[in-house]
Amino acid sequence: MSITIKDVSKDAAVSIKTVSRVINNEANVADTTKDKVLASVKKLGFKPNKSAQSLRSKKSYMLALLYDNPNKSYLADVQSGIFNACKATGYNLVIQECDYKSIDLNAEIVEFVQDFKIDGLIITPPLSDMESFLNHLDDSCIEYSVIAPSIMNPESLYVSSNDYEASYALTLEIIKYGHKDIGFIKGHPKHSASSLRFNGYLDAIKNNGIPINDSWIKQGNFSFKSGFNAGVEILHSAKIPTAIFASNDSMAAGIMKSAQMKGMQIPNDLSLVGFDDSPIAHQLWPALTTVKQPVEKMAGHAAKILMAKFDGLVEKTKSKDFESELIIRESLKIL
Amino acid sequence: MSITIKDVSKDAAVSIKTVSRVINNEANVADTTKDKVLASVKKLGFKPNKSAQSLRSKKSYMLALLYDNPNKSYLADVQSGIFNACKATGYNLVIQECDYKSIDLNAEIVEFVQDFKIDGLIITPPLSDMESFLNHLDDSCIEYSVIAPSIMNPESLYVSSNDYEASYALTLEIIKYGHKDIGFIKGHPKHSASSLRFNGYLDAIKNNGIPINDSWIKQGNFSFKSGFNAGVEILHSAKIPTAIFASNDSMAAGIMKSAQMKGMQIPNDLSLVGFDDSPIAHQLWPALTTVKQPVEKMAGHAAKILMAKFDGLVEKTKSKDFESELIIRESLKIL
DNA sequence: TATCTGATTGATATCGTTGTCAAAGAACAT
DNA sequence: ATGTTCTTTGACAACGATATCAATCAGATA
Repeated sequence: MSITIKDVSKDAAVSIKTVSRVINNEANVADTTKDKVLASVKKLGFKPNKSAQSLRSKKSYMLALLYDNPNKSYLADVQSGIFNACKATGYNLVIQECDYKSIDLNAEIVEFVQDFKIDGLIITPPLSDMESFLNHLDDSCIEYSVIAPSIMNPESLYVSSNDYEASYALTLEIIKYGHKDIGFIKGHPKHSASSLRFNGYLDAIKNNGIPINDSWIKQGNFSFKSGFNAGVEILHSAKIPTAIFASNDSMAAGIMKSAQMKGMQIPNDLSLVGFDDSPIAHQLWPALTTVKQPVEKMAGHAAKILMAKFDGLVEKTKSKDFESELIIRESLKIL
Repeated sequence: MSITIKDVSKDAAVSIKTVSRVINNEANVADTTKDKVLASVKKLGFKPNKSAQSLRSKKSYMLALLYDNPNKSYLADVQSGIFNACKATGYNLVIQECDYKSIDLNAEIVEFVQDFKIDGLIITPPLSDMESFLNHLDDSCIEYSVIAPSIMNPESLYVSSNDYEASYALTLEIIKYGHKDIGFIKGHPKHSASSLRFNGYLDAIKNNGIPINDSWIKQGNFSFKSGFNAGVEILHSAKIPTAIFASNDSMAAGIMKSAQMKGMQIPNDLSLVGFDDSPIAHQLWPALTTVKQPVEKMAGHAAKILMAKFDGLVEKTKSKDFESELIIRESLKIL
């Protein structure tokens, strides 16, 4: 048998309600009483029964991670960050895959939340960018926290990374290496990170007086294949760039393949950079120069601000921007 | 307010206990009563409250996935398989990372299970191979189901893949392509898959009358780096093989790097095969010939047999072996 | 001193299920 | 008709927490 609130109340010689007050950090408990109770809690090793709490208080102590993103390593990092944050508070995490293109998305998710009595959602790209979806959650009074949204409503809970700045910095680095002919592969059009990264690149190019060559700018969708196709196109044009910036590592790998198939050597014949620092970035040869975002920390923070809201501590933990780190490897070479 | 068992009992004009019997599929309920209740359940859209069930019945309806494996894509597949299996039954999944080298592993996990009232564990390599750990779970009366254990106790719940057969088949394929000088990089010594894969290779070599060259057989640990190091060693020996079989794709990528750094072309100068069909296998160039295991299905089945045990349906779903699939890509070439 | 006010505390109901146990009904043997 | 056994059903307690609301206590005020 495990220790219940009753055992604690007996040991501390107070009522069960008082124990409840202490473990829920309610106001208006005398300090001496609180200490007494906490001592008993510790002594007996009491841990509140989640089912009973949740039955009575109508909270499930469950968060759900909503995703529609094929990038397993990204997802693993997000999960890991959330799990660690949850562990500290006793919340649980449920993972829910969904299809952002589904017509019934709104209804499906509301039903999911109600069925499982989910306390709050953590939303990842590209769902983060679907304004109508987020509005529908608001209308349905569903709590959520967004990772990397395109619109950062100060009222809402979100975490964001500095995609624009990191992309600007990476482009600057390429320019510093002596490159002027720099191609760019855009990411999935539905991800706001795509335009941020593109704009960072564009502005860095412009601010350094480098003319823009449209035939070196291709639309991709973050997949290896789209990178490969873009690479084939660019490398078959009359004049080819000396460096290509792919909006993520998978697409960079695709470009690498297209270059190698043409007999080009990276970085000797073509410099290449990616974004994300996914596992593949260092498992390729040459390894990719890229940008590492603190995905785990971001996801953890997204979970924290959500849980903080439930406990009425909104003030304490706020939405926050995170900084990325430039990782220089072999695929970028001085011209 | 949502629908409760009381509403159903009123609607069906039976007692709440009878409704409970029906939704729990208990014996000794008259068919007509059962139908009446089921009709009401459907009509009202009744879904039992998990917290109440779990409070009363002492079951948490939570499984935990235990892992100590840096391979994110493997982990993502495992999770995905379990989640889908859980969705069907209403169970939830908690993820728990742990350190298989920890002295306190046994105690830590038992505490974890008790704290969170986990109903059962799903155990992945290399924990699957730690006999003393599994015995300790048995002693502590903790239910679990093992993915790819080394010892397949018919009493226990497990799913396994045919690592040996797949490795044998892949080696045979290499031989069919005309290779006789075939190197091998072993996996992590603590994973039983490592020895199975090695034995499959060995037997295929032996059965085809090919002599074994020990200097082409290196110990790795499934990491990119260990593959790279092994590759460097092998490719610097006096005579080098015409093909190398790496026990997983990451190590194959490492070998590819070591070869390319020496100016060798794959597959022209060296054929290469991996194992697992991780995302990197097709994002490299040339893409890796490899073996794909139905990881998702396996993990799902591991979850199913575990949940079946809780509902006393052990007979129904049994431990099972799964078949792998050979995936031929560019990295293996006819000699 | 008597009264009022706000802080502190506890007795008891309650959340939505399952468990216990006894009662009622059906079927069969005597 | 009576007893026996087995199937089917329901009344009510229980799980372990929080919520309600009233009681008590302490300090301030008149």
